[in-house]
Amino acid sequence: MTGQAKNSAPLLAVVGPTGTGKSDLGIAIAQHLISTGRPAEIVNCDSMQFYRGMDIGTAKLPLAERHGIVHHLIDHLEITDESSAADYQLLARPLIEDLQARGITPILVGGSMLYIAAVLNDFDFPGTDEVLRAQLEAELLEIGPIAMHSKLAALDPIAASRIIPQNGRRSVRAIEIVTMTGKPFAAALPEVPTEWQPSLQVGLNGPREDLVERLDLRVQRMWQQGLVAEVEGLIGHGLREAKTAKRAIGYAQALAQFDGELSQEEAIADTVRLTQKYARRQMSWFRRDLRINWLDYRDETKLAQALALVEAQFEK
RNA sequence: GGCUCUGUAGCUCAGUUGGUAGAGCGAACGACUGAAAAUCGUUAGGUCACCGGAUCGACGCCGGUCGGAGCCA
Repeated sequence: MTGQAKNSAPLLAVVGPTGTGKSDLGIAIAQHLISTGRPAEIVNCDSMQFYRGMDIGTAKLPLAERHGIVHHLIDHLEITDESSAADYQLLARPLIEDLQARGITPILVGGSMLYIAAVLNDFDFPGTDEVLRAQLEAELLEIGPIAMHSKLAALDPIAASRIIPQNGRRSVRAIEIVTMTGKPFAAALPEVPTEWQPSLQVGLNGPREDLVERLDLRVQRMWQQGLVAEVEGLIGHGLREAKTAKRAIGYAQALAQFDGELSQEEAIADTVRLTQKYARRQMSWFRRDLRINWLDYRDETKLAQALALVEAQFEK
């Protein structure tokens, strides 16, 4: 893995829960660097902004609002493409190294927890076996999560002890890995992550009550901006057949509304609820990363603070 | 005005023949190694509208008060 030489382009990241203004901060940091003679580009790390055509519900910045800053790994997938953190790692790391080699500072921006970790930390995905996976998933539906967990316990008791029996999804993956590799599976995140390369993480967050209100308004706005129409258009591109994209918060609900399964009021209320829940889950993931430098999104001096951190990173 | 139904956790509601209460959702917290905007776990919330009565004992029975809903006038 690459250790960056002193004063070469450092790896920056803007993380945090949804709706806190990460995209804007990323751009502001890039603009500042460029204005001081240091090229910078954004590497998107929002797993739903990968998809072409999913704009309103992912709060994707329109071209005009990107102020000419180059964005990578955005709109690079079709609705029907599946995405995974492992695939993302394979795309993002070479891209980041390439940018750095050309003296361009990469700014990773997004809130997709596992995807960020897959790039920033030493994350080794043990591979996958589609046939075996499909078989195990079918089995899970048949025998249920508890029985699946028992199977795992027979294969790898340690891994089983780290996975809650009710979580069938994780048991399936663990069995897949153990069967494929023939080796035990850790099934736990390291207490202290090992860095892929030195990086600076700036986190954006604020008080719950304020974020709750913000997210509520944000969802209302998505509907006003025509999320249902966007979804209607995406049906022609295979939204219904999509595996990953179809589950996006807001899209699933807008689709249900379009199909008459939910009233608009219900669709919005469900989306608000899921969005709040998502933000909470994001925080529970990010909180354990002590390297993140948290800033309050309401703080008027947040950009100045972020830039100070960035400058310090350049000094390293 | 009369009749009927109704008032249980923040919300929607369960609560068997009377032995001081549960679920789902929400909330807080957490887990997380190829769907992660996914998949799961833990915990905290209730003087059972109010007052009185019978009972060893009432959310549950009786009477009344105050709120809601509907029907008939």
